Amino acid sequence: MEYNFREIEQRWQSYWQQENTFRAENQSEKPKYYVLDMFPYPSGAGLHVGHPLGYIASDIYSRYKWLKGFNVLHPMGFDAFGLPAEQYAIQTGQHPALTTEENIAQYRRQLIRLGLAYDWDREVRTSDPKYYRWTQWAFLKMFDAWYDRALDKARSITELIAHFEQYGNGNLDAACNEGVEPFTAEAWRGMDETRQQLILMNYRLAYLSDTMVNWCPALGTVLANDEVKDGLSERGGHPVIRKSMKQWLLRISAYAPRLLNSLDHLDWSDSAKEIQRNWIGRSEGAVMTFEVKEPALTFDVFTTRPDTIFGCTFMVLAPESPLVKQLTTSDRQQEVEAYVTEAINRTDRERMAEVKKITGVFTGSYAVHPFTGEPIPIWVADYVLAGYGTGAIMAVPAHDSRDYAFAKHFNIPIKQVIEGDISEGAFDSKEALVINSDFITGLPVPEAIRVMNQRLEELGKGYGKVNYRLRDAIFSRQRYWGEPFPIYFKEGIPYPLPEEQLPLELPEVDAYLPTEKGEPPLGRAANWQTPEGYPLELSTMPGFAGSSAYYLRYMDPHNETALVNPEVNHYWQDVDLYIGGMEHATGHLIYARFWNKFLFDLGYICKEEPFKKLINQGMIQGRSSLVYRINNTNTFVSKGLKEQYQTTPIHVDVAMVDNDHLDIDRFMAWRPEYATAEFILENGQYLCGYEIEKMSKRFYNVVNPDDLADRYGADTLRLYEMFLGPLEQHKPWDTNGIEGVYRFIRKFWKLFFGNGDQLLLSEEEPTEAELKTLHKTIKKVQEDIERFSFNTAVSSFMICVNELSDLKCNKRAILEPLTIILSPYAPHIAEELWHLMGHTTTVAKASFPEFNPEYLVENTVEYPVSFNGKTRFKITFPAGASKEEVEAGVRAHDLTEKYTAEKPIKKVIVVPGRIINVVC
RNA sequence: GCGGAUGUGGCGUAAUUGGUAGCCGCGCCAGACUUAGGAUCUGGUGCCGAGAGGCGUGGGGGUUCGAGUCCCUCCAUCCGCACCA
Repeated sequence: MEYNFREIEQRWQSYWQQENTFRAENQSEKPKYYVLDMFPYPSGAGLHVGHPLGYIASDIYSRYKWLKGFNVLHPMGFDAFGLPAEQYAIQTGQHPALTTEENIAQYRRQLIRLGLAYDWDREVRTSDPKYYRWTQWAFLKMFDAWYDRALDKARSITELIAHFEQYGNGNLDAACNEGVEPFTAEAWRGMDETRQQLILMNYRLAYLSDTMVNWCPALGTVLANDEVKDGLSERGGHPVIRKSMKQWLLRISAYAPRLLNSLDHLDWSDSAKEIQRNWIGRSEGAVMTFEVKEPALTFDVFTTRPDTIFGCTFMVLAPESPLVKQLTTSDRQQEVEAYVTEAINRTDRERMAEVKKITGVFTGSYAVHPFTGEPIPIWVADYVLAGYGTGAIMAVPAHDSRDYAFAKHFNIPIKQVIEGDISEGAFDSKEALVINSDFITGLPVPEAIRVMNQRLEELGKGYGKVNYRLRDAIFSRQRYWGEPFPIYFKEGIPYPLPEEQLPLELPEVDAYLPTEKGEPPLGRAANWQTPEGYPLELSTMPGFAGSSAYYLRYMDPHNETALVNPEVNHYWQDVDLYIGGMEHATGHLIYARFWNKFLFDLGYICKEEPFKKLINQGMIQGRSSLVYRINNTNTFVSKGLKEQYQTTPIHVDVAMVDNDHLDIDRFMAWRPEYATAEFILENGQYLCGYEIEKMSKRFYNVVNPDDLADRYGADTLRLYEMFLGPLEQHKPWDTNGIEGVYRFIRKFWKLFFGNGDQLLLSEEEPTEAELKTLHKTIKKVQEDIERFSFNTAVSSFMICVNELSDLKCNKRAILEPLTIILSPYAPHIAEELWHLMGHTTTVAKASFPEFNPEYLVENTVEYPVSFNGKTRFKITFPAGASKEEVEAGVRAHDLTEKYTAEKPIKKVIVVPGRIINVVC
């Protein structure tokens, strides 16, 4: 019987759907296992072969866990809010919900076609009000919470109010905004509501604040730091400028230490953890207070090198610092103002492009050195960032390269205080001794830092401090297609909607554009207000809002009274295996961890970290095909001959190239200008060159999984995607190679049918050789899956089928277990054969066969014999031979004399079962 | 600049603890079947060499009886962060 994958794959896909084969039960005696894919944003282009790589891997793992007796949760959903659908809506007027719906239908169809074993009953869509109700709910919980640093957890705001009523804001270690004045309990009780609300806003975990944002004029919205790459928006690549705006923020910075520390216990790749560590950016140092005599004031700087204070020869303020105004003397005013205006108005991109350009101006004021009392000039320069530390630094040119460059440029003195060479540049190593520094002279740097911090504290001039680079996350977007904020304004003060009124549904608007007043699109909605007439917030939430807790919702997706029922949450706990792209390392993965810790703090969920193990699948790159046009002609020369001409390479669609041979007729029909093209062939063929680059429409190298499923079937495609190489590695796609996998799958089929039409299954006892092949494969495949080495498992299947073909094995005792272990990889063909073998229930819920080591026992060992490390010949010994027997055998062997070249044998090394090395 | 990763045939890759380098597949070569082959099957295929043999895991050095694997150093490519004090 021919292997008819079309019929087979369709049959079992509908069977799985009808039987609900992959439904996960929220109550079970079995151990749980939660496998999660990063859910996709359903774009209009559909999937290309790179997208399903991770899905196939997680699917194999899920199916393997079922065979091992686990209750597996393996859900899929859609990250359905987002910019592309809205941009499309602006262009066409089509409601983003409609576009999104169509795209999701396309994605679903493609995923189902790959035989992916999802529990579709649990599908979530972030744009569904039943889902985003819980996104809004979590936001309200954050609005209603503050961070207690003493207990290191989030607490309800009512507890903070209770504290204020009793103690004012003294005796409190809370994460809060800069510049909150101290107040007493009496003062608090005497405040009106507006004043109280304004104070509380400084403490809330979701808070409204004037802040410098990344404003993208082209998209008409602000963006989070992780949505900006190289000064351009990640979506669309539009320029981004700095601007102060009133925005909602999430106080993720309060969680920086915990986000950093608990990374250590996660089973993630080193690079993923390292990216997060960099993003969180912990640095240990000290805050130091400097005094200014004229005008009389003090200000703080943050430094990681308090030990170098005696080398400080100038100070620098960020252009945005409010101190600049106060410290600029009248004679310097014009110059400073001009500089500050220019510096602030530059976009990030301009700022980055000019990193090497040293600019700055002197304010005219001097600070007082805290130990020597000497005056230190205060400058303004854009190499100091407003957002980090205190926006002011003490510059130590001898031991900081940026300060060094600045001092050289402006001719400021350089004073050395650490032993080392500063003739060519700053010496910034911490492995050295302090010099010229009063009471810390002679100490090694780390010790000097400790002593200095202690002294600063004694004198009340500073204290040791840990700083984090992680900024609070800007949470408003001035866009339409996102979750509305459940917030209304009463006299300009934001108040939460009552929980019972959730979800606050996204209203209809007449256009997906800002209003004439420049308000966000929701400003166009009729009656966008509470029943009492209070206006509702006009911004919507960013993309990461909906993806920050979706893994929790999958546990209990239809629950209408809670994000997740506590018992259900207790059963599923957390995600055991999470597979997705590395591009989410600083965005989604950090927000989701924060969101999870917050819900954990409030007791809604039982695990502090959401994703136990993370695997980042590598990118599948495109393999572009190139033809070579001879310059200024319409003649194309085959690759092997191109060196003889001056040519320009041109990308051609990979669909008209097979095994690097160009289909000339199709090429000529591709574009009008090629209709008259001429070709210089080699051996009667036109051979294309190739290039490995991103899979993208503009390179004409996109390969669609549907086309491959049509031609080879989903099972072959699944196997080939895994066969390509290690999951985490980037690797080029080469459609040619799929033939080999297709041959393998048909060879497997032929074990059952031969060349005829009848199932030839034999009930005979298997031979030793057959059992050895089978059990070798069971062992290898199991070990490979356990360490996520899917490519080597596929290769073991090939070896197994090659061997069984040579043995002409068609025995049930061999083929049935083989079918089970192959079923996670090639589920359709396995299900078909499983049923043909007489089973009436799914192979997906069969048991993974036990490996029996007895079948692999060998009676003899073939030792390679090497001489001084070079392998020369082989000798076979009985498996039990002792070292001495083996050595004697080698010494007595005919060939030994030849390779010792008449030198005496110094030593014979025998590694039992492995190797013999003769040293001479 | 800092941090992380990766370098093995023409190509994708394998070698789980330091123990036969190149499994499996593509491609290529030869043969069989065939009117034909871009189908199928069989065999071969790291490089140099007629052969004996020699060389060979980015380069150089080291440890070891033995190194793709461990150490030092340099180079290349990719990714992340980047005036973060």
